[in-house]
Amino acid sequence: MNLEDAKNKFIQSWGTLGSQWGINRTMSQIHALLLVSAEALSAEDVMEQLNISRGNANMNLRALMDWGLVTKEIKPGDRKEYFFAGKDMWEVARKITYERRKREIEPILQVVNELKKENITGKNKEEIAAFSDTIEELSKFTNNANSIVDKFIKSDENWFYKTLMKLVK
Amino acid sequence: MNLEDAKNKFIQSWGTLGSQWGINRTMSQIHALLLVSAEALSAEDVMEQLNISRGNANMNLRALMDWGLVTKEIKPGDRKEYFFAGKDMWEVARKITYERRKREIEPILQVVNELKKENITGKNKEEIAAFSDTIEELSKFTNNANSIVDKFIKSDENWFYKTLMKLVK
DNA sequence: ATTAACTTTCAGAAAGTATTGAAAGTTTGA
DNA sequence: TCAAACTTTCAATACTTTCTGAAAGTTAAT
Repeated sequence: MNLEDAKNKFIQSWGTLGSQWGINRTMSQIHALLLVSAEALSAEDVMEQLNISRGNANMNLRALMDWGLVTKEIKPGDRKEYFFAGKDMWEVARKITYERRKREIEPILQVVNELKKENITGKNKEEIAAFSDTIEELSKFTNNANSIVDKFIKSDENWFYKTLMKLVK
Repeated sequence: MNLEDAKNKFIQSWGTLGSQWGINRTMSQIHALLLVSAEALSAEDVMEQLNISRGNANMNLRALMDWGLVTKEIKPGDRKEYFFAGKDMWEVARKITYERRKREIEPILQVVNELKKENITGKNKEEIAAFSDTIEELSKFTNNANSIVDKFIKSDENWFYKTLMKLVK
């Protein structure tokens, strides 16, 4: 298989995947493109290779930089900005996890911990008990999940890698 | 705060959250509603409490049953079907993880492992090397992630709970 | 200070998803 | 066997998200 086809297959798949990971398709595709490019690419390059508009390229490159997955690079004697992606997958995973935790864990933590503090009133005692139990269980669970994810985000690659791999054995 | 308001707050939040977890809003809301109900509810009950159509209620209750998060219950002497949600959060997490792995990890595994086997041809050797390195790293990473998730899905609650909690300390 | 090279913004268009509700299908009891 | 009680389906519609491209903004060299 020639390089172009292989790249395209990868970019295509990574794009689809990304959209299921809650990351938009173009953002994942740009990320994929930069991951498999030896050189940093300009916005123009990205637009051409993925057939997307200037606005779309710009927006998603910025988002990738916000996430810390992509970095700008200035080449001396050239006014264009060039972009490249970090290739360390554990780093990539950590950065994606960080962003997703913000969106997926923190909000539920907040609501659940708030509800836990409330004194629930009402006539149906059974229903109140069911509600409080669920909230209590959920609170425990979410707080634990959050701690684990936090550990992952902050841990250095090797330690976490080794520890987890021991689990799997 | 009275029970109704607390329930609604929870259902609302769980719904929004779910949509960020790649689960559709109504599906999460129904799940939340059943999680905090002491009794099993009929499709009619669900429609009323969430203000959704019959079709929507039906579709999403079925999806929840496919995921194994909700179970049908027949009450003797009643032709309606009643639905209730399992309250064990580790079980819930395992089931959601199982479904999400199918969507989020398996497809990338397949593509990456396929690409890894290919013999990439082309003139730019540097580009080929960059591509192969990325795929190789990604393959290692994804396969490891998959093993860990698999372990989680199959593990019994206590073992995994204890092991993970030790990590966090 | 001007202008050419580039980047950013944003309103409208397009694409993608979820929801409705009416009609068709199924089951159960008499 | 019939019909009432319920469940399922699906085409049309509404809603949400993403993308485009032209216009505005910025920067750097002369």
